[in-house]
Amino acid sequence: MRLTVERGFDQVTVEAIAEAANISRRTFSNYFACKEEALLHGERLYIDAFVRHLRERPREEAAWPALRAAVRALYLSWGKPMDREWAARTRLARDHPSLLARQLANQAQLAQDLEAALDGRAGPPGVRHGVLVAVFLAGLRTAVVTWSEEGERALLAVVDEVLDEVEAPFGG
Amino acid sequence: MRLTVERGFDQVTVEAIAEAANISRRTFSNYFACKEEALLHGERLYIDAFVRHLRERPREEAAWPALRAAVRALYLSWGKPMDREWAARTRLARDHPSLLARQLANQAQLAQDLEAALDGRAGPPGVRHGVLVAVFLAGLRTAVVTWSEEGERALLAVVDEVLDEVEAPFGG
DNA sequence: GGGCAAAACTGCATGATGGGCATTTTTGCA
DNA sequence: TGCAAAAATGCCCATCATGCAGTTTTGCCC
Repeated sequence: MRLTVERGFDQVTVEAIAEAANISRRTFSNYFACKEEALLHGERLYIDAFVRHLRERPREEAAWPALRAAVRALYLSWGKPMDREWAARTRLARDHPSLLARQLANQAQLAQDLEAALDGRAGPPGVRHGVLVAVFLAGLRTAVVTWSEEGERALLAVVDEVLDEVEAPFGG
Repeated sequence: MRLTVERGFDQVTVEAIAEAANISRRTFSNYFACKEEALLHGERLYIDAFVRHLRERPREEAAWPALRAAVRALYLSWGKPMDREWAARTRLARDHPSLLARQLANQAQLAQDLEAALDGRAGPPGVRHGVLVAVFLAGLRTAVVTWSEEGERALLAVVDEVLDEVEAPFGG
């Protein structure tokens, strides 16, 4: 991430990353299939933590409140503020299609995990959990984009605002 | 597409595709950045046609009905049935992360285009067009997955069924 | 503390890829 | 028919993914 911010995405070779991490280029390939995957590894950590938080919510909590509680718990439990890092990643993904693609693939995986974790919970009538999750993630994306463009308020505040808006037809 | 189905995704080189298409490998690169992009070119055509259909809907039509009409128009106006090709692509994307990533990037682009094309139309109160589009696309994805797994009914029928379900909270 | 098996790491080799640059071929139009 | 623009090609090189074999590190039991 540091190298990418310093030199730009295309000017960073896998070899440079490996060297900066004190590992061989071959070892890099043992862990990541490509540069994109490595750059999004941090995001993957957030994702895993998020799913974990959701799983820890009480079973009787309904789907939508559980999702909202989990995202709040993740944000608050994370040590250092995640805002700056998210902003950098959002900008990078916006400018580099290959990164955006990987990022979206991560989100698709997340959607599946969330849907699985919501199994058994109550939700709004007539709305599949798959669609509920899609709405939730769409809200998150909207929030992050909005926030990264205005860059004034805290990320969590914007997230809450957008999700409040969407909650009307779905929170029930 | 034919080569990929015959030999498998990883066993098809760019060179082979170029040869089969009677062009040089270099010319392939002039049009597509990678194999994935080439394979999803057909999908890109559908996407463009879909946006075009949406743009041609009467201006006073509300957002949700316009989306539904556009997808129906696309399906009906397409010459040969698109079912078989969609099924093949869906399977491929499921098994190959790099393909899935590109496909989702295409969908993200589509989401932006749709949102732009919906500008000025009426929608359900309190729901941003961005979220509406996300719900719509989530419905489409759900339909395609459902359909590709049961593989019995026509694609359009499943799409209609799923969108009917989602329509309750959003169609208004 | 010593030793040993499993896991992690590394080096090497190879086929594939993306893209810059200059050149040739094709196309569209006057 | 001729010519300028666009498309296609050939060549080149830096980078990349990955299989394989050999080396180093780690965890653990005695």
